[in-house]
Amino acid sequence: MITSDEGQAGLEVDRGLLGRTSTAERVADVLRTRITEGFFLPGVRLSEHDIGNALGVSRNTLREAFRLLTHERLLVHELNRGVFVRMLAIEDVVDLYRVRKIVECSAVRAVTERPAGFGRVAQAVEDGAQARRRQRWQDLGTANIHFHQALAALSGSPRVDELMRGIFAELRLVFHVMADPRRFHERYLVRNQEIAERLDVGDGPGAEKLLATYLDDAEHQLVEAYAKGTAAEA
Amino acid sequence: MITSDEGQAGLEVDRGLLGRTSTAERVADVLRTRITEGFFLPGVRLSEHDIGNALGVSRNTLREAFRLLTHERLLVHELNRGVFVRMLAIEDVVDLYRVRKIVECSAVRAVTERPAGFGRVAQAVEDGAQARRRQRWQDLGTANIHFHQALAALSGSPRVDELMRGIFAELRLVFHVMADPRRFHERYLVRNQEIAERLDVGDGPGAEKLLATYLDDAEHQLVEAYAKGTAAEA
DNA sequence: GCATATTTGTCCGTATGTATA
DNA sequence: CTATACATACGGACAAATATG
Repeated sequence: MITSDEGQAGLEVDRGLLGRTSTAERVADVLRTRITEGFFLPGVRLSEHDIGNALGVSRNTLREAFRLLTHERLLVHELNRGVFVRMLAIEDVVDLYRVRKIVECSAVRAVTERPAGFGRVAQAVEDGAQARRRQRWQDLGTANIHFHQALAALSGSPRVDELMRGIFAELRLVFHVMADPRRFHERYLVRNQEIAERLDVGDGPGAEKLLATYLDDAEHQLVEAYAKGTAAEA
Repeated sequence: MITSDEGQAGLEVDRGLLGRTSTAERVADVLRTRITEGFFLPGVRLSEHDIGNALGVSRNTLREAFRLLTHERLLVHELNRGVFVRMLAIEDVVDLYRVRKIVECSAVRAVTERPAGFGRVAQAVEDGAQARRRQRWQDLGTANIHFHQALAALSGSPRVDELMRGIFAELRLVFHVMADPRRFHERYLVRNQEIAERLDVGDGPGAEKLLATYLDDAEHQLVEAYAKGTAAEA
């Protein structure tokens, strides 16, 4: 447990504290953020030996964590070859937007008065505007995702929340292999705001209409950019 | 590998053959069917030692399988206490139907002509009718689930398919602690048929209207029956 | 409330199979 | 084709937590 001398893991800090979750889940948490934040880029292999050493956990525990993330579609498990950070195909991008349209539109359409979860929606809009002012493009993308996560959360369903957490985690994998995330997210800021305004006055159907065209536009643009970005290796 | 003498596992059959999947996933498959078919009822603990012996796999491998099924919400993992077959609360039932309404209704509403996947829908209706004629009530429930899975599949999304596979697996847990599944499923047979007829002529919105009231009715009835069935242990 | 047995959590060593240089 | 590296899976070990009497 007190491994050799590497202390970069950041696992021991809350080890003795309140170990409410298992080691495997904490390891999975660490790896998940590493992946979604782009530290491990799509396509790279995650060696059991190396990462196990780096995080100071045994291979058994690490394999449990791998299994979790594989199930979340962040890793792919090739038998006897190891685990790799997922590389999404264009059909995956299309499917991600298919799910987004279903879930986000249905959540928004049902709105008839200013919804209970409107605070999160407005907050995400505000965060996005601030990120642009400060030219923090990474944060801009995050705020955009939070905005749409807040939209989905209007359905008030824990299972929908979890579903969309996974959907957006996958979507981040797409953004990480995309050329210019700034341009992509920036142009949708004002449209997010318009959607928020419709929700503010309880106009669900109006918001849905804006959202539907938003999602179509974003999908087409992303598919195009993605095809260009990944064409080199096809 | 050639364990003692128990051959009840059914794991070795395709062991030497084409072992394309890992042992943990095969173990998870076995346990999943055991659970969804009601062999392991909600609430029972699954001992690492016992099941590991019964299936002839090591604890490490079994724990990976447990981890998978926990992630699918079929098992719950209590730290240092083990894994248990999930017991759903009423709020879970409500949330399951919330997701069903979102997904199934959206899939059905989009229909404008007889959909490509109509064959599966019609087949499920036919299976249900046959099951009733033969008084096979277990099969009746299965056919009913297949019908609604086929509805969701009309959206043409792999991720939606996987989502609903999980949703219906959870729903089976509810059925297994319910008093009289026959009555429950039987009364919805004719309504399934009506929905199928609307789809057959490409009337998506009409089908959605029927489906929405169907889901509301089923939810209310199930919540009521479930509250009664689990009141004994509360 | 205490002592004991059982079970889980985690790690390690190792034999076997598989892929790749 | 051989060699090497790695993943797969097993079994054993011990600590820690929990359940039982």
